[in-house]
Amino acid sequence: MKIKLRDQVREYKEGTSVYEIAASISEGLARMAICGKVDGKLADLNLKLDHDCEVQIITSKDPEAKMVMRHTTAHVLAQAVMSIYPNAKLSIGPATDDGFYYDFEFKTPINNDDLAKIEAEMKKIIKANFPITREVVTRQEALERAKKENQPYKIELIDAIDKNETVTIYHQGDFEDVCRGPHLRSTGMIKAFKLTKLAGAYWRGDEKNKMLTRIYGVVFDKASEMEEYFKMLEEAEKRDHRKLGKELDLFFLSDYAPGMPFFMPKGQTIINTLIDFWREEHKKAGYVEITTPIALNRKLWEMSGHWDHYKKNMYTFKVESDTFAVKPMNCPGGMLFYKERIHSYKEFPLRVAELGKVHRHEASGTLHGLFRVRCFTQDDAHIFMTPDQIESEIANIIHLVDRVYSVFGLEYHLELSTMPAKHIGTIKEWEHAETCLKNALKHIGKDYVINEGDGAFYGPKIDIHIKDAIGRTWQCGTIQLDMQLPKRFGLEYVDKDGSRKEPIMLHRVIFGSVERFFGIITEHFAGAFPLWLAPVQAIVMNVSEKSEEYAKKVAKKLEDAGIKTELDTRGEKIGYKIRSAQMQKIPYMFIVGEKEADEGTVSIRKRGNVELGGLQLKDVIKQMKDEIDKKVR
RNA sequence: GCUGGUGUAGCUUAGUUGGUAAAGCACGUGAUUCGUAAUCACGGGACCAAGGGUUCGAAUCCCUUCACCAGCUCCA
Repeated sequence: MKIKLRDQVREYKEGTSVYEIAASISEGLARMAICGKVDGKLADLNLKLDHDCEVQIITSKDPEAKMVMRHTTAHVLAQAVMSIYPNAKLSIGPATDDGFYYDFEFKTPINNDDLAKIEAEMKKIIKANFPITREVVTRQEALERAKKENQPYKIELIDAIDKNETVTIYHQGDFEDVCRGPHLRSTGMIKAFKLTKLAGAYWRGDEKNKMLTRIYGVVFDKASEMEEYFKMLEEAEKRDHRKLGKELDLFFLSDYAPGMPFFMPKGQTIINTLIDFWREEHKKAGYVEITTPIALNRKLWEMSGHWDHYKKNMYTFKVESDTFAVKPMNCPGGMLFYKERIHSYKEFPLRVAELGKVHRHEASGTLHGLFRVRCFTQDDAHIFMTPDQIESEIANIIHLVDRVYSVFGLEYHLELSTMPAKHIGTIKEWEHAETCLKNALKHIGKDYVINEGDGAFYGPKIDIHIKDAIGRTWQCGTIQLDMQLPKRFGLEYVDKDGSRKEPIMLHRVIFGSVERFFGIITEHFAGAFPLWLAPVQAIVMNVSEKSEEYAKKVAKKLEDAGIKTELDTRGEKIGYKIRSAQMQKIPYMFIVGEKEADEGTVSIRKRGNVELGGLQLKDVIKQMKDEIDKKVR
């Protein structure tokens, strides 16, 4: 709720704390109010204000409240660490999207047992319910205190503050820490927290700096919320595509090729189905498809700018007296395709797709299942057009994205990534490109958020972030406006008036990496792929040897109908076969015994324990075909 | 790449203070012919990630390398 001090609380004396004001307005509110927003900025309620401020009281229900709670808990962590390890050095302790952390430098490394000790100490601090108070001091004063306490990282932080600025220091018990705030009013307001992990992190995020020890934690309003959080983590663990990939025989990784996945028959079947679907949609959307070579001469990479920017991540090799590089992206090959002949404006927009296998030497520590690999297939396309086609073409791409993602039941949101620190081209070119993308987004009427400085080195981009079944988001698609490559490669087209002009080029992907997308949907569906994607759509199993011949007949008919079918005639009990099919997450189980053989019917059991008996095989096939065509989940 | 951790049969794991490997699942064989999430018995399978060292003796202790895991940095 917002209070305008000037209007509503005139009777208060200048300098009354906002908390006191909030408390007097409503006692219930006072219990909930944990901090305030002053002139749009978060501030502590202990802050004394003058009557002209507009104050927003943040209750525990507001999104900002979570950040304040996390932040305060980080400071309780710091207090606990300092009381157990008086020689530890403090750095910073911010709130994050799902919790908080604090970076320390310890004399001797700590381990998970120490974490439990720290947690116990934090509980003591919370129980003691120390009031948290805020003190404003001069920069000089703060610096002297940090020096006295022998806190080098704090000294560095305060030193960076402008000379005339004041510094706020928060006190709780005998602990004090420089911080912008705001914090909770007392340590006792923290209800449910847990320290989750220990990790190394560079001071100020720079790998040239010293590595500090980072302690992570989570904090919630209620114990039940914390339980839910850990349940979600458990669920995510169950869905881990690395685990499912093994259990369902989808793919594997070998020490002989780190970061380069091997796809097994079932995984390959899913990839093929994804690609078939992709081709179908792209054909409908007016794309043509090409293939460019996997390795190209270094000179081409010098021309494209990749050599300067990314040569350390490229796999290179010598051939006679020339150096070649395995392609880390498909664009330069696409440029050569364009340059192969003269183009007219009449061909535009010219949509050239390529399922290009690219290799990038990613740092060893970054590899992760199918999510971060050294070799993957981009579902790339380069689109050449005139400047006035940009908006409508971006709309076309978003429309295609819509179609493709909706089939998987994936929602998405858009982000606009702007000029990064490392970039080529002039500021003017960047401004122009960013304006083009913004206009296109405006034209489509879709909401988007801006991701400052996250663009590609050659141009700004619209990133498409999908949301999976358990609420995690993944950046998959991206649309990038490239004003560099057409110039560097001297691309031209003949315009209406016969003059030669430089075309506009968009790069775009929908899946991003086919392999990574496969990993994401594996987790999204928890391995229970919808019928159209399932590598085995039906399994036929006989109850006993007496029905083996009939089971074979049924399987043959399913296969003839184009259904991916397996046959299980092992000499096992039917319960055993069902269990194994269930664990393989096969959508349709055909269970046939003497009864079905006599009647010429089938019994099916759908994944999810739906049992149906006495069905005609042709009806079931028709039903399955309809389900596949509709691609419903 | 950096910090920390891990590496034992195809998979998941046990292995006490150093005394040269154990189980379940899977696999093979035999018996069983069974009606909706595990039939029984027997059997094969591991130079304990690789290389080096300490020791009478190493899966176990030390070093190097590789891979994986968590995080950091990075991600055209």
